[in-house]
Amino acid sequence: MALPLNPTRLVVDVLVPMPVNRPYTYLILEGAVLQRGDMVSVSVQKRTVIGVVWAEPYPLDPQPQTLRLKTVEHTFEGVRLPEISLEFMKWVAAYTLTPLGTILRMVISLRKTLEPIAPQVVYGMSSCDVLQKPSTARQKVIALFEADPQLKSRQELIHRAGVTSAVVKKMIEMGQLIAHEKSTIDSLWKFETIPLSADQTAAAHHICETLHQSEFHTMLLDGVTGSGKTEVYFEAIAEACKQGKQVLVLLPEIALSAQWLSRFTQRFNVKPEVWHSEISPAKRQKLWHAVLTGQARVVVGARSALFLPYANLGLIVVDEEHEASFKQEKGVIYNARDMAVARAHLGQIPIVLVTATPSLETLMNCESGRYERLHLPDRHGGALLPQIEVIDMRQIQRQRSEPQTWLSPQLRKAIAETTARREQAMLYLNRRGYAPLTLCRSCGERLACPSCTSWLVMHRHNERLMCHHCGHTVSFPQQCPKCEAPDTLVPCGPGIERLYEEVKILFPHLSVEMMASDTMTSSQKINMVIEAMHAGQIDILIGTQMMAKGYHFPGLTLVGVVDADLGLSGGDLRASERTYQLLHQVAGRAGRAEQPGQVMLQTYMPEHPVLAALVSGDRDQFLELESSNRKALNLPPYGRLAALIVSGTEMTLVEKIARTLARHAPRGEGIEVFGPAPAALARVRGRYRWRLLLKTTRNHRIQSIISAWLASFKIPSTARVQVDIDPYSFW
DNA sequence: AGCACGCCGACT
DNA sequence: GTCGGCGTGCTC
Repeated sequence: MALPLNPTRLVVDVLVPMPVNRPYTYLILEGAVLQRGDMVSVSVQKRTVIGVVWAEPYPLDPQPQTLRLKTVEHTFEGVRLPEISLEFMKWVAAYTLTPLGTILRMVISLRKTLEPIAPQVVYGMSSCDVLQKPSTARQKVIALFEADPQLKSRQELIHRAGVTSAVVKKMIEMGQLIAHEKSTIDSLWKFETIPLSADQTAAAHHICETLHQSEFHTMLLDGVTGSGKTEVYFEAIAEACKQGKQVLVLLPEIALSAQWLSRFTQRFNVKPEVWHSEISPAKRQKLWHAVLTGQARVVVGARSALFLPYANLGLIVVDEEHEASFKQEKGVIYNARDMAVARAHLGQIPIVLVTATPSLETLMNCESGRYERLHLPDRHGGALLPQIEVIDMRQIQRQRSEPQTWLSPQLRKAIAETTARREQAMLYLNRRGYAPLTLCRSCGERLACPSCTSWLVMHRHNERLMCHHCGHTVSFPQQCPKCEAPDTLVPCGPGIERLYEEVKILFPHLSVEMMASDTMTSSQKINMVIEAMHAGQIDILIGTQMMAKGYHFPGLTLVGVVDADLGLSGGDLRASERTYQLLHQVAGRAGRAEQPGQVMLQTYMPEHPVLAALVSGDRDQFLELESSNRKALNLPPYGRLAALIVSGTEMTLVEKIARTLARHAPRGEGIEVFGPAPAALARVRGRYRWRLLLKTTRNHRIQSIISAWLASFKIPSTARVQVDIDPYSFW
């Protein structure tokens, strides 16, 4: 039944956080004033959800309505997403081929609770602590303070209110003494320029100049490990803050950057706002609103920090620009680095990409003049670059009687010599657990995950087998699950736990520590290892990828890469690039202080260009070779790629849809479709997966091609087709 | 995403 | 005859 028509009634279009691509229309409550960006609650089916006003209110069409319109339930005064957030959501939706409502869902789910809160005065020394209801003692302080807002001396306030200094300090932290605290906060920040090298100063000045222009500009800050890139962009942060703008620093794997945080605090005297997936819901809520009101000045975070509703963003820094972990692979699939450039463009602000090993995409953008390259040539403080040598593992003869070993005699000798000099060694093996594969000596059974196409990895620390794709674990079986023979299961290949075992046997008198995500579950545990390493209490540190990033150990002079070939296999288009970046980074751990470093790479393919480039130190020659390979094959960054992943619980249906997709494949000059093929990891969490790959030349808009392709026939809702624009993973 | 509607098998 | 399985499709 149509509602009674009232020509004076207004309606408004509201975007709801569901996978739909357009807003819905709601009647406006009598007297309510709404604007684009306002957060409102509306009913969808039987549920109440938070939505965002997408278009200014307009009069209800007097024509008879076919839809029974509902009414906006609540409005939340002052909670209005900035126009640029809305534009950014729209842009990301179009680029990633994700429904607009799904993007909104991601943006508002960053608040964790769906309860909107009223805007609050949020000030804090570092964290955005929200006003709390004051206690009697605090009320006394507030009364005094309100009577005399000029009361600047904390000492006097304490004395006259008769409270402890802790009470006043806490109140300042909690923003209960706003005027007082505002001046305190401003005085806490330390903005003056610290001494920098000539190169650093030049780069910093250049970035700061672009901040004054207030226009979109992308810069690559390119310099080897230890060249002082962080200090350079810290100066740009200081400048942006002085101009009253917000700054976003994107870092990969934020949990690991305790060292980064302490450098920031040392430079600025205050902590930045830290955003990552594991902060508490309360903190999340507060910080989300502090970003919205502009009170959060510097936000440092992982990928999702990009989608916070910045009121006044003036600068973006993407540190470790080349890192693959900026690519979000679950839910909305996007590359935070690329989206950050788009966000900077929308906001007409500068963005700085920072790395020692630029990605090919970024280098190409520099060559074409879209990005500006700022180069920091020298290692700051004159530390020597490490000597890199390759150990050809094909030459290593092993006695049959000898127990299995993963360390060549050369590397063992180097470890012994290094530790004898009271210096530290690090062994790098990017493989968690004890052994990547376990098989039965009697029947040949290989222990695999029941719901994925992958082997179960033996973990000694908890005596379990684990699937590294879905997390499925079982306790280690006493007998073969297939032939039931007892004691026939043998580990194959090394993981870091097994390497640890060997090192303990070789060097029983030395202190050996292991570092992998399995045991380093909290930043506290990580910090303990880092501190022990700094204090020289660890002789040999064994670790996976988590150890490769950004730690500085002055006593570390030897890095051994146990299997440099890991990662080079597997048909991934970025395999070489990524391995180069990772090994380069690992190698950069050695010899940061006055001692020169030594790096040994164990390999079965010493002639591989990646290893040759590492040894010769000729990064640019390697990049040129890699780049010409990509160009010849029209691969990114020279061509565009998108993957379609068909998944579902029914194997035959998934295959059928994949084949139908292939039959409807787009055709044309510069368009190629590969597949379908079962995904390399054909089954994950019980879902079957098939893949197709679309490759086009750069003149095509790959999103339009895919939209037309998917619209060309009906896909049954029992299966799902995911689109991955610019894929990094080819599983 | 969630929720309802709908069309076929085992139950009070 | 109904309860409930989850396949299909819509949500202002």
